[in-house]
Amino acid sequence: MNYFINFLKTLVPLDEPVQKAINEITVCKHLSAGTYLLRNGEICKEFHFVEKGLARVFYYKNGKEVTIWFTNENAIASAIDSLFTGLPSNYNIQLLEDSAIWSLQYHKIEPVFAQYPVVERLGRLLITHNYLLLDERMKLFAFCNAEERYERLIKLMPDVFNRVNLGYIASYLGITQEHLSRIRGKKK
Amino acid sequence: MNYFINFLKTLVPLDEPVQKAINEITVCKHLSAGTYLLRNGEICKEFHFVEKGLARVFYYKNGKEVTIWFTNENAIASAIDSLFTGLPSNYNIQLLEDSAIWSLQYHKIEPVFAQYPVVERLGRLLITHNYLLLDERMKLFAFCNAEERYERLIKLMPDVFNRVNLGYIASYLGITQEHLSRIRGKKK
DNA sequence: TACCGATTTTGATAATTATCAAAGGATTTA
DNA sequence: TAAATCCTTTGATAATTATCAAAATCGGTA
Repeated sequence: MNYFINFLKTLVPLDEPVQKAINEITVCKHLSAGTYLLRNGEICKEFHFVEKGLARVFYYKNGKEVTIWFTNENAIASAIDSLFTGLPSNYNIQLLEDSAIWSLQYHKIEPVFAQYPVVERLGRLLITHNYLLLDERMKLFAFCNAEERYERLIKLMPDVFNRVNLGYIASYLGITQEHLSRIRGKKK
Repeated sequence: MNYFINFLKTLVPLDEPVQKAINEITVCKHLSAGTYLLRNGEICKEFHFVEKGLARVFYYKNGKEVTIWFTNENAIASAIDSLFTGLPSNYNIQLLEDSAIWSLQYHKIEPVFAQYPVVERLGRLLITHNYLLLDERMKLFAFCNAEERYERLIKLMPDVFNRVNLGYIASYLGITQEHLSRIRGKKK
């Protein structure tokens, strides 16, 4: 069973031929924690759907890793900037747990877009969803200080917060690990 | 002549029937500086293409206006969060100059999506473009401090920077006007 | 259980940016 | 041209957050 297609069907009904077409351009891999799906400087040519596991997206800033995104079950990990522009990505995508990942090579989807308008719609819905996620994150930084960001995110994605170490969370919040530690200290 | 359709044609070729369908759901208005296209708390039901003029998107934070976006000629202004979720927007959209604005009511486009797959594609391309813009802005905050943000943005959109006052630019950069003034002072 | 390495916290200090108040400049209007 | 208004800069101080170093804690394993 193609778990990724099952996910897509929650967004838009897909008839048999469409499912078949998508099935033919996706592959599932079982990869172990630590594996990189993308390294910075590379051009991102596929996107990845997490059936099981957890990934993070990060970049290097003055030699330090800064995490900007977590992707857990039923979500998509990709360097969308690079995927759509064809330019090398600033981002790295790394698995934090042993994972089951469905990957789709982007160049293979163009003919499917052309043949099945419903897939075009699917693409629009997916990118729209990701836009809204990014907008939420942007608002979080615009409206909230470090402490408020922490409060809101621990409510918004408690699952992720319990699965990754604090260094990653701190950089996701845009602060140092020490500062996060002090924020947590105050709360007790 | 529908200037908005001309813009769309630079993205994807559109045949006559499609142009006609889009033409029927867009209207052009000439509006004066200061006009609000949206106020926070309202649900955003249309998006706006700027043929001529300049708009800003801002929200209120502790009673103060914080500008998060400028839209000038050949770009789209909308509270995409609200448009796609149907929830009230946090954002205000206000014209900073007398402007010529093409507006499209979002609910009217659904049947056009369904009838013309190429419009679905257009929608996908537009939202993708906006995603990339937002990603750029996110990277700017993630990678750069206030001074670097100023440096990069004045190169990236010198046109806008010359058309709006410093208070708006400062809040777009995520800093106070005083801090921006000091950054500028150092550069001389 | 006791040790090892990794993770998290604490402490002292420095850099960045905000806040509040006031002064300068520029632009519009009478 | 002078007054009024708006925009921008400067000054003094405070809040927020980062940096570097070291100590404490935790989890796995010999």
